[in-house]
Amino acid sequence: MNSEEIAKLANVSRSTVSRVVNNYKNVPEETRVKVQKVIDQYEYTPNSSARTLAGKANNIIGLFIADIDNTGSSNQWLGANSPYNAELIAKVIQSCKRKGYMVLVNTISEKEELKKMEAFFNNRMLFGGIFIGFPYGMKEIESIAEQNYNIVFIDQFDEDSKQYNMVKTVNCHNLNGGYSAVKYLIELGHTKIAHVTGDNRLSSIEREEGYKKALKEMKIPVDSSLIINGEYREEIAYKKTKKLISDYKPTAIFSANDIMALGIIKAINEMGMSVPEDISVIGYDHLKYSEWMQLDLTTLEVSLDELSEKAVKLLFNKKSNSREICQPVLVKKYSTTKLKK
Amino acid sequence: MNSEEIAKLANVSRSTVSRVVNNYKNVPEETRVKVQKVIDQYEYTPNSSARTLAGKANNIIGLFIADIDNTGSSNQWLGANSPYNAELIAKVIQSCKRKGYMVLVNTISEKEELKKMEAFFNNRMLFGGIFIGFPYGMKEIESIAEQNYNIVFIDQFDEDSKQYNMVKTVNCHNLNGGYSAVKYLIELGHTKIAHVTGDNRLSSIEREEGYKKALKEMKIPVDSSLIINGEYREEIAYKKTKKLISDYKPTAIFSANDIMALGIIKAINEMGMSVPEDISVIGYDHLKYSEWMQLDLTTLEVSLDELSEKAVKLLFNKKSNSREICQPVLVKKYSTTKLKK
DNA sequence: CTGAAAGCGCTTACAG
DNA sequence: CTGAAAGCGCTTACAG
Repeated sequence: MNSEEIAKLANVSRSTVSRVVNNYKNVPEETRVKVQKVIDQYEYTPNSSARTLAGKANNIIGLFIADIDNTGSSNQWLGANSPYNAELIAKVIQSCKRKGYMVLVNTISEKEELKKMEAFFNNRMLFGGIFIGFPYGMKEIESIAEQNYNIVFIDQFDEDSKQYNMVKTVNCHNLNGGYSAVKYLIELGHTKIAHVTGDNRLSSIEREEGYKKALKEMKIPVDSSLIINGEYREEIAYKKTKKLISDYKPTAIFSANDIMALGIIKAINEMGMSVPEDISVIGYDHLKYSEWMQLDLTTLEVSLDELSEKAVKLLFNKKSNSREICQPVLVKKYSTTKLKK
Repeated sequence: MNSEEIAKLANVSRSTVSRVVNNYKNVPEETRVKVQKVIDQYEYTPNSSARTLAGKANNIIGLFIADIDNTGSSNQWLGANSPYNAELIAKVIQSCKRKGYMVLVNTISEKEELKKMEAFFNNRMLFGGIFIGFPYGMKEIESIAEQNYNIVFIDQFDEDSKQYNMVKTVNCHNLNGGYSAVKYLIELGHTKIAHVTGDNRLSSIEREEGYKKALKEMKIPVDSSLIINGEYREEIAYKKTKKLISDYKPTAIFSANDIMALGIIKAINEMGMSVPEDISVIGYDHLKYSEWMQLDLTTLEVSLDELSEKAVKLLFNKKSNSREICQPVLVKKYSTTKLKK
C-alpha cells in the first residue's frame, strides 16, 4: 500500500495524501477526514526511506556511546556493557519513544566509525544524535561538533572548549558532585580523604576538581599521593586501593563512580577492615543495581530520567547552542560515618 | 557527495559506481581500483535511504523487546530496564556490529505498535528483527510470525506452536534448566522444594515443566501449594515468599530468575533465617550484576554472548525455519547446601 | 485549496 | 564489461 493507491481510493492526488499525512494546515477538514479514513482502513504507513530521501528527517535518533578502552586491557564493563550506559540506553529509549522517535544505538570503538556516522547526519538518516562517554578534547568529536549537526553532547564540552558555544550540551555539574561528596566527608570529621579518579572524560576531570575545591575551601592541603587513577574500573580501583591504604592510610575515600566503589570496598574488606567503621566510602552515579548490594552506598545521584529527558528535549530545540544542566544529589546511606577520634 | 559526482570524477557511469560499491563481480580489477580510489578519497558513503528505496535491504536490525506489564502495577524492571534485557541489548549490539549491522531498539508496550513495526519489514527499513519477551501464544506475535519476515524469535515458540515450523527460533531449553536446578536440589537431600514461577512467557512455562519433571523422576509428588507465581518480579516474589515459608516451610526454593531470587533471599533473611543454612535458593540467568552481591547465587547460566550470536546468525540464514538451541549450565555457588538431617 | 511534475540518490534489468 | 533509463515512494515548489 503506497500513497498512490491511497490517493486513488480517496479520490485525491498523492500531493493531498502527503499533506494529510504530514498534517499540513492547507487542507479542508472534509478532505482530511476522507483521506484519513482510507489511511486508517488500509493501515497505510508512509515508506520512511522515501520520505527521508525526499527531504524529511527520519524519526530515528542515534545514541553514540564511546566504547574506547584506553587502558589496553580488555574491559567487560565498557560501552553498552557498562551498567551506567545500560541504564542510560533504557532511559533514552523511553524518552525518545514519548516523542514518537526510535533509537539506533551505536557503540563507537574506533575513530573511523565516527566518520561513517557523519554520513547519517548528512543523509537525514537520523533526526539527531546523542553522544556520551568520549574523552575530553577528543579531536574527532570536536570536529563533529563544528559541523552543525543536530547533536547533543553529554558531559563533553565545558566553558574552556572552543566548541562550547556552538553545540548543544547537557552537563551534569560533576564539580558540584565531587565538591559535596568531599564536603560531607569533611563534615564527618575526615581530613585524610583519598580520591580514586575516573578516566580521561570530562566527568572525571570535574569530579576531581570538586574534590580539590572542597579540600581547599576547608584549608586541607591537597596531597597528590592520595589521588589515584582508577580509570572508572572496578578491578583497577581494587588493586590500587590496596596499595593506597597500606601506604597512606586514608580514613575516607571518594570514588569517582559506584563501580569502582565496589572494588574499593572489596579491597578494604580483604585487608581486614570494614566500611564505614574503618574507612568511609562515597561513590558516584547511584546505580540502580547497587540496590542489590548488602551495603548501601553513599553516593551522588544524577537522575538518568532527567538526563535523558533533557538531552532529547534539546534535540528538538532550534537553537544550535542550547544547553541544560543536571544537578547531582548526595544520597546519604551507610557506607560513610563520623571519623572515630 | 553522491554517486553521480563520484562517477564523473572516476570517468565512469553511476551504474559502475554502484557495482563497485556493492562488490559485484562483473567489473574488471582496473576499473574497480580506479573507482574505489575516488570513493576513498572523498569518503563517499551511499545514501542509505536511496539504497533502501531502490530495493536493497538496510543494514539495520530491529530488536523488539516486550515491555508489557500484565500485573497492572508499575514495574521499573520491565523492558529495556530489566537487567536481563539490558545485558542482552548490549550483546546484540556487539553481535550485529561484527556483521556490519546496526541495531534499532524498540520496546513494545502496546499491541498497536506491532502493527507499525510490520511496515518496517515491508519497507526493507530493517534487514531483520529479533523478538524477545512476549507472552506465549500472543496473537499479534503469531500473526507476525506467519508473515515470512526475516525475524528470529527468542524463547517464543515451541513444538506445540502452530507457527513453529515457519519461523526462525532460538530456544534456551528452559526445561533442561529447571530440571537440572531441581535435580541438584534433590541430590542435596531436599524434597520439600518450592518453585517461584515467572510470568506468561515460554521461558517460565518451560522452567516449571523442568521443575515438575525432576520431581516426578525422583518420585517426589508435585505439591501445587509449593508453586507460587512471582511474575519474574523481585517485590512480588519477596511478598509471596514470606507467606509461602510460614505456611509450608520448604527447605529449598527454585526461583525462575535471579531477580526474584534476590527478593526471596531478602524475605528469608527478614524472617530470621539464612541462605543456604536454613533454605537453599537457586536462581536463573546468572546476571552479570549478581557478581556484586555479597551472596553468590547458585543459578542457571545462559550465555548471552551465545544467545545473541546465534540469533544474529539465524538472521543471515536463508532458511525461513532455521533454528538454534542454547543449553543452560548450572553454576554452583554458595546459596545452596545439603539438607540438614 | 489542489494536482502535475520534478527531484531526492540509489539499483537493476536491458541493450549493446 | 558498461551506460542510459526506468523505477523505488515520497515531498514540495509551482501553477492554477
